[in-house]
Amino acid sequence: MEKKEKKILPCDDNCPVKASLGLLAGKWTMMIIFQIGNDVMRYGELKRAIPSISEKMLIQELNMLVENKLVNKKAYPEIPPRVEYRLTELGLKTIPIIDKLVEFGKENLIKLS
Amino acid sequence: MEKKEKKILPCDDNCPVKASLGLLAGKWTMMIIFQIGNDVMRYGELKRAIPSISEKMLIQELNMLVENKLVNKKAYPEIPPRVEYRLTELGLKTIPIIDKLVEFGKENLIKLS
DNA sequence: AATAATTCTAACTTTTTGGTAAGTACCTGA
DNA sequence: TCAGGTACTTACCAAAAAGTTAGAATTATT
Repeated sequence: MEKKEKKILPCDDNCPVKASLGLLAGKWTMMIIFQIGNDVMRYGELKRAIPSISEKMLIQELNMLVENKLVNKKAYPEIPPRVEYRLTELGLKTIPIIDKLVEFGKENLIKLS
Repeated sequence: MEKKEKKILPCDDNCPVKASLGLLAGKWTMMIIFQIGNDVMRYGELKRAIPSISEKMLIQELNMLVENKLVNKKAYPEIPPRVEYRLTELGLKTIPIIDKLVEFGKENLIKLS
């Protein structure tokens, strides 16, 4: 009769949850990824799609996403300027996460009033 | 020849991503859910499983999770105290999210050195 | 000449979040 | 009688995140 042993994988620096959240945890990060989705989105379109975000947070997050290689940025040398954002291959791989988030929210949290 | 119309669903108060993040967005929230998983975990076990969390944050998050009905708490009237946490039905429904988070982290972020 | 459109940038402040350290309660065993 | 184990609680402080406001660049339009 041996003591029941519990297999715990401690959440240290190799914790995949921690690693993913390191990229995605910002207040607006996943909402921006959700909005870009499989499309191309201009800066202004994103702003309208997420009405409550401030301009500062929007570009700050976009820059961070570009730096982390989740989002690709293409600026056209036009006046007025046109800048397009789309998900990179890596960014596209986060979509399943967002999908589950959407599913959970729709089925359990959103009031259908 | 009509202008290409873009169907954007603005992220307002009905945004499912926003709603889900409202419950799950804390720095430690998903890691705690990840650690509880389908098991029962005592307070001390969680502490050991997430070595870098402070006691304050751990109970604070656990209380919040209980309040939001994602986690169930059972305290035994023993000395020394024993308190068990497990996911509620609602909490279990967040596991697919965590799973995708784990998958993304493992496949793209964790260095296998 | 002034205005509008678009994509930012920068300085400053406020709010939120997280960390530290200490303490509480209760019984057991040395 | 005194440390040890367990699950917290509280008060205080620091750091991180986010919000506000203003402005800059460039060209077309009025």
